[in-house]
Amino acid sequence: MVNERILELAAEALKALGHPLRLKIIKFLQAGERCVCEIIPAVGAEQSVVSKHLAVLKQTGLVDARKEGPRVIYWVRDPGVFAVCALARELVSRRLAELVVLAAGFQTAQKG
Amino acid sequence: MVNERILELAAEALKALGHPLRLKIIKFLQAGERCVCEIIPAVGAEQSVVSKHLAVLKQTGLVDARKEGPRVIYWVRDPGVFAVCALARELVSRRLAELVVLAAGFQTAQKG
DNA sequence: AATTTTTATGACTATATTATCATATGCTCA
DNA sequence: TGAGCATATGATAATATAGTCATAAAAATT
Repeated sequence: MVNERILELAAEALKALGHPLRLKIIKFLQAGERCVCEIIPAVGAEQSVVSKHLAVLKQTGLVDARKEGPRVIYWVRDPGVFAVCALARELVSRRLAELVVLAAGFQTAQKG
Repeated sequence: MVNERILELAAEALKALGHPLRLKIIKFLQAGERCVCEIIPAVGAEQSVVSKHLAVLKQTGLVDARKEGPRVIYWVRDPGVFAVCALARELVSRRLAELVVLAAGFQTAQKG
């Protein structure tokens, strides 16, 4: 079925986003296309590491790249990628907020 | 920084969603909480496999579970999870649609 | 009490992912 | 042409993931 294939591709995309450094790269690219030499200091990782993570993102079709002289410029193909990342961040932020509330309640209970 | 931690948690959540079977499970749970014995036939995988994937989803905090007699009922903790999955599916659907258009153009070019 | 049902888990294997380090490739400029 | 910069890639090792099969544990049934 087609839905089965879409599920697989969606899982592949989510998996590709499922790494802190790759999320960081995507976030940096939200400001617009950037060359690797800008991405490396922005995410604070080694050149070869960044290069490989970029390769993962490209293979998955989340980003694309073009050569420009000696540099390579990467960009996110579909703004929907940012939306997925934003929702994921909101999701965990909500969970963290819940935990804070729980912890506060626990402290109150301990004191009282 | 807190943002760093949120990024890590977001990556963890996305990674947990980044498996076809887990996406399938989440999708099935969109209709409401379900016991494992319902999930197994719904996703068409072996019992131990489903159990382990449920454990992954639970450890990541995406689902929760309670015992009810001999059964265990699972549910998705935050509807935001469905939103993330839906966006991911839309993302890859858009890409597939583009490919179809490209392929059609290619065929036309070949014929003409 | 013995059996069955439901779910989880442990051992094991195969494969995938990631980081590190070294090196290759391609481009620019002197 | 040669040096230097920007990027990719290959080898390697450590760790993680996923599936299979067997078994454990808890609850229900007979």
